[in-house]
Amino acid sequence: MAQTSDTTSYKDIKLTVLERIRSGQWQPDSLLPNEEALAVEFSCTRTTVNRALRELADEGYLERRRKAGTRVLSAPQRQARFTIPMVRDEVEALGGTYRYALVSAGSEPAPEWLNARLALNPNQSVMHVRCMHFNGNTPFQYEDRWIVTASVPQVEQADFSQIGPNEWLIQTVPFTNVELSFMASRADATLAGFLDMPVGDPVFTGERITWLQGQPVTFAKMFFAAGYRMTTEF
Amino acid sequence: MAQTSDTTSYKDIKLTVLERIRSGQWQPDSLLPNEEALAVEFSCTRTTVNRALRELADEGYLERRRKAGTRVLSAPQRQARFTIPMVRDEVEALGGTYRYALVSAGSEPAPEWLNARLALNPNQSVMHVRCMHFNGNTPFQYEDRWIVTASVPQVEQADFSQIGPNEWLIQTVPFTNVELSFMASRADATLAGFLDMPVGDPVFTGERITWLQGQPVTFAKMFFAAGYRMTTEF
DNA sequence: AACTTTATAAAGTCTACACAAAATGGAAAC
DNA sequence: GTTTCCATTTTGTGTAGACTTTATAAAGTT
Repeated sequence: MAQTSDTTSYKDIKLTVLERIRSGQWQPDSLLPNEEALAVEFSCTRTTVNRALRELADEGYLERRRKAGTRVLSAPQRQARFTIPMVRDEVEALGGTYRYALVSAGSEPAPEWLNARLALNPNQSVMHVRCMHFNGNTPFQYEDRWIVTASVPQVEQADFSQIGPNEWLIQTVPFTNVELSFMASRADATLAGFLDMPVGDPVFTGERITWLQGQPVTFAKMFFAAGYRMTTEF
Repeated sequence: MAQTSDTTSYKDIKLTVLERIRSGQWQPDSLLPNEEALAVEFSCTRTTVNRALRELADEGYLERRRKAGTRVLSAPQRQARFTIPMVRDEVEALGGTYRYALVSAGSEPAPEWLNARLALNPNQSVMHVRCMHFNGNTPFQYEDRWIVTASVPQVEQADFSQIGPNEWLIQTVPFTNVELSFMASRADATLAGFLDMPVGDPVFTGERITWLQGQPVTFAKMFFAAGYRMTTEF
């Protein structure tokens, strides 16, 4: 009798635990009964309780420490998960037609600020790619990207006239580490031109740094057209 | 012999699988061997393989379907997890001293746009709270919030002069569902005053809607001072 | 050819048990 | 009184095995 329909599953336990926190039965910072006790209460094995509590901890509701036990987090560290889609998917999810256009691409010595930003050795060469992403004929995102040649030598042969640098990189360099930031910036003349908006208008902006095993791979700035919102539910 | 030091752990398996994807040994969209086969290969039980693959799927590298098997996602749906901290924690993490100041609080009939936004019935009363969050004496965030009285009747008695509405709500209403958006907006005169910045400057802005079991609880706009970045690593 | 049913393969989950690792609190040593 | 060390508790992770659920492919039916 491994698992009958009236078994308490780890999902049931998760719900019950959440309900007890919610109702105040288990106050913030208070200690939960240990796994063994809960296993008895729910008449299941400790394994099942373990999975439920482990997932709740992972979701930011509980804190668990060996010997110390499991406690309710006072300020639930709720984590918003933003799926970082590729621009193509994002546009298509809006029901639009994705279109890509290369603005410029070429090798150049890495500028000072990029050296600093990526901790590059001086005099390294980088591939500088600028491109546009459209939703139909409406500008969606302007992308300004630098790719470190030393980390991705193949970039010298890449043809960015048909495929965007992000899609190319995902195919070419299976990245390991990403640092992603979002901010609000101001449209200068160039940006205003590309995104078809007045100079000085606020622009939702993302910056992305990608590292491959400690080596900097690429730095990208992404400027979104007016009205863009990044949304998530949790 | 449950677990000796030379056992293959689920973490080892995760690393190995990632390595094989990375190296191209397992191409995108290709099918992995099934759990049983992998268990034999790694000389461990299916349980252990299952955990490894389950977590990798959860992290967005794999897709698993019963009977269909496990396959490598072509475009890894890497998910950025932004921890949504409370302002106090965020300021303190910066090494600053958090200070809170109430601007205004009072009941009023819900404005039209809020009715629409939260799907409220007409003529409902809401508590409108405006407040500032400081890092020392530097403005950090201006918050404009509406709390639905019908959903949280206690709000009529709440004293927002000492505690921020967000902290109050977290203590009072254990929320279930949040919709969070970020965008860039423009500082109008009011905002420019509160955040000590020039009128017209870009402002990183967040909007947060909270629902409790289908009932709208609160709508909040959060305006961040100049230079704010929301950052995550993954 | 198109639809329906059915066997089956694969992941999903549970039981029962065992050993491992970490952290804590108190005993022992200083 | 303070520090060091160790036993104990609690979570972490593994083994072995079984039953469950679901999607698919193949067989059968219209």
